[in-house]
Amino acid sequence: MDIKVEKNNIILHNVPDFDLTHIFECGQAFRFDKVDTNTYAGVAFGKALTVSQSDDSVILYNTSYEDYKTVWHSFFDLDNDYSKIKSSLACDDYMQEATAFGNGIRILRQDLWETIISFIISASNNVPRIKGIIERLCQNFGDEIKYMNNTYYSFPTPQKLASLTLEDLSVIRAGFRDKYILDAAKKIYSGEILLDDIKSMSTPDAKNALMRINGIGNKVSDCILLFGLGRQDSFPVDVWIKRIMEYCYFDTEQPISVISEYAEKKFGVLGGYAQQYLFFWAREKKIGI
DNA sequence: CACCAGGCAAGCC
DNA sequence: GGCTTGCATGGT
Repeated sequence: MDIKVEKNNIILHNVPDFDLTHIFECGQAFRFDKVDTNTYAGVAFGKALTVSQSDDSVILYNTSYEDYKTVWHSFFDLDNDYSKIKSSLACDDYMQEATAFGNGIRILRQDLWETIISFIISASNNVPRIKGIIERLCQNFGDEIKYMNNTYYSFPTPQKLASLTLEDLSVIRAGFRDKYILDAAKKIYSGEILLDDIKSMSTPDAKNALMRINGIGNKVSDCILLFGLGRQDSFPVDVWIKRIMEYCYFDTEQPISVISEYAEKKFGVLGGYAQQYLFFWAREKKIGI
């Protein structure tokens, strides 16, 4: 891969294992939308970005080399060798098909605080509505970002959300999750839960710390570990993963604990990648339904 | 109109 | 400990 700066754009050539559709439609991130052919736009780490792709060339529009180095290179996980990961995972027919189907997936390294709130909102919800709730959250309580003749909004800070009442928050129509959002914001803003400490904890300790927040249980904490804390062995088991794992590796319905143990043995440290390939494949192909 | 959506907490036993 | 139930809202 090589990097060129042309005017206000960053151009990446020979980007391996990279497909914007796979990356942004596999359900890991909720703030990027398709705006044109092979083009997505959204916000992360307080910065807006439009990004397009043709073949193995990727253009990041109206950004700087500085932002590329400090934000986007890490966000898109560009130091990671996904070819190696896929060949390790493709050890049976199902995983071979899943990794081929989602061959351009990369696990985005997202902001921890944003990931916490986003996956609290994800509980018993569907992806379009999750995106809608998060968008209203940002429009109402985030800061304006002017970018390429459009207005975007940053993800609101813990301080901002901690200052709200349930009534204030009702505009986002989060349903029963509204009180969990406030609980998370208050515990994090007050310092009762220290995100910087969680980042350096062991995975079990980080998980226990996250689960002290109301609305974060086993599955949501696994998603936060995977998407917000870079713990790429984490294998969140939601209804989709449960169904696809039962379809591939069991004949009958299984408790989540059995699925988790099986995945840990089968995928080990690559559990998170396996989970994303399976999730994307199961949803797009409607397998197991 | 039921039923479900990237579950969870609280209340039972 | 494990099992059940209610939960807000919107899509199918």
